[in-house]
Amino acid sequence: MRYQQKERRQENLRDIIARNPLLTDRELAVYFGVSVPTIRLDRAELGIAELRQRTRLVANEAIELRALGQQEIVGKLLELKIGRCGRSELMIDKTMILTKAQAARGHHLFGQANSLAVALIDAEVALTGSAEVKFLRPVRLKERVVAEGRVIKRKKDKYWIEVVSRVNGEDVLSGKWIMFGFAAAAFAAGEGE
Amino acid sequence: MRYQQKERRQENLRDIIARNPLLTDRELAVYFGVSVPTIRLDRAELGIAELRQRTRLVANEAIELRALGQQEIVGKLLELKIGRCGRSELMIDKTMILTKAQAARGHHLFGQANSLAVALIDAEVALTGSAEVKFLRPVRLKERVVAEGRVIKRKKDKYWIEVVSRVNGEDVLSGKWIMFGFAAAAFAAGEGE
DNA sequence: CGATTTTTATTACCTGGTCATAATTATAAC
DNA sequence: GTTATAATTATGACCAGGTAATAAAAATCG
Repeated sequence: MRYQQKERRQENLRDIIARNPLLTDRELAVYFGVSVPTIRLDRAELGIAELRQRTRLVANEAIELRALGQQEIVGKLLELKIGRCGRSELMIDKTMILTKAQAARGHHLFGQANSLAVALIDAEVALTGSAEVKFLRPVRLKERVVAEGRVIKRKKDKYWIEVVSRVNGEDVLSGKWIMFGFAAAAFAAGEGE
Repeated sequence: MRYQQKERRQENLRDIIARNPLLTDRELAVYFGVSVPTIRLDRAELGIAELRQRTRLVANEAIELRALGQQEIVGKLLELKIGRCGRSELMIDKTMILTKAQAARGHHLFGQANSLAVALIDAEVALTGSAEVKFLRPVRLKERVVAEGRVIKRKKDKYWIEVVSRVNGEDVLSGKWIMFGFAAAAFAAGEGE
């Protein structure tokens, strides 16, 4: 009655474990209406590791991701004179590139420059008012982008900032920002949640 | 000789497990120069779960992060006529906001608009040449940003594109892109790695 | 029908624990 | 010194979720 389903079951098994790696053999056995040894056999034939190894692999991934998340996506500050000028660097890693183009996605370069602009503002809360950005050439994997920003003008809460990003001295991005700086208290009035 | 160090050891234990949750009791025992039962006692007194539970917790985190990563950071396409116009939406979640300002980081909005511009290009590889962007008002948690883009002009590989992003019909970002579209083969010439 | 494949059962063993109990230490108190 | 106390270690019985190997049973096909 339920025979010759080996192939189909094994395909499903592969999918299900891929989507949910934290299922025990017993749970899988119940799911497929088959005995635990059958599931073990299937896993063996498919080269799928046991639950605890799978869990560990996923956990390791999490630890890497966590480390990645903590390393600011928008670059590391090299020097900063608040209200004056500053520099930051960004290493282009594989998570930032469009695979086809082998070039960094524009918003990473924008993010670096924008974050530098934020850091330059002498205020608790900085918002991007407007930005005018030119992408001068694509940036590739493993290149080191150094952004250099300067405050050109300031009137009260309004700041004019220029940023140029370079790879090996060659300009890759240039832009002008107009930003607003507030005290956090003044801003917090309009919060949600 | 090695006595009365219980407190210090337990503090260290807490730290070490927090930083590296995937250590077995045996490894910890070796590290502290103490027996495995002592480590178990310490864990019990500190309310720290066993290795496999810790691993599972970290793995669950990873699965959530993975799910987050797959939901494109740069928005979901609503409609697209390649070479003509298109619309995409982006839900602002807690990972996109600057905690102090309660406003979305600029590069997410930029990323959405930029990605839409890329999608509009009728080419295998699209690069941002230059962009001129205005951020008209900050965007907050849980707001739904709809970006609308149009190709205004095209000369060979060069495209002029306009994008306007709105929340509830209100403009929050507007910008003009100049982009270049290539066939992937033509581009792949200058690859690294 | 018999041969073959698939599935199930069974057993011994492994890791990394739990829990409880007992024995051993180290340290300070008298 | 001896003793009370706290900290540490040892021990044994048990558990989940496996590995690995072997045998038995069931389903399918020629």
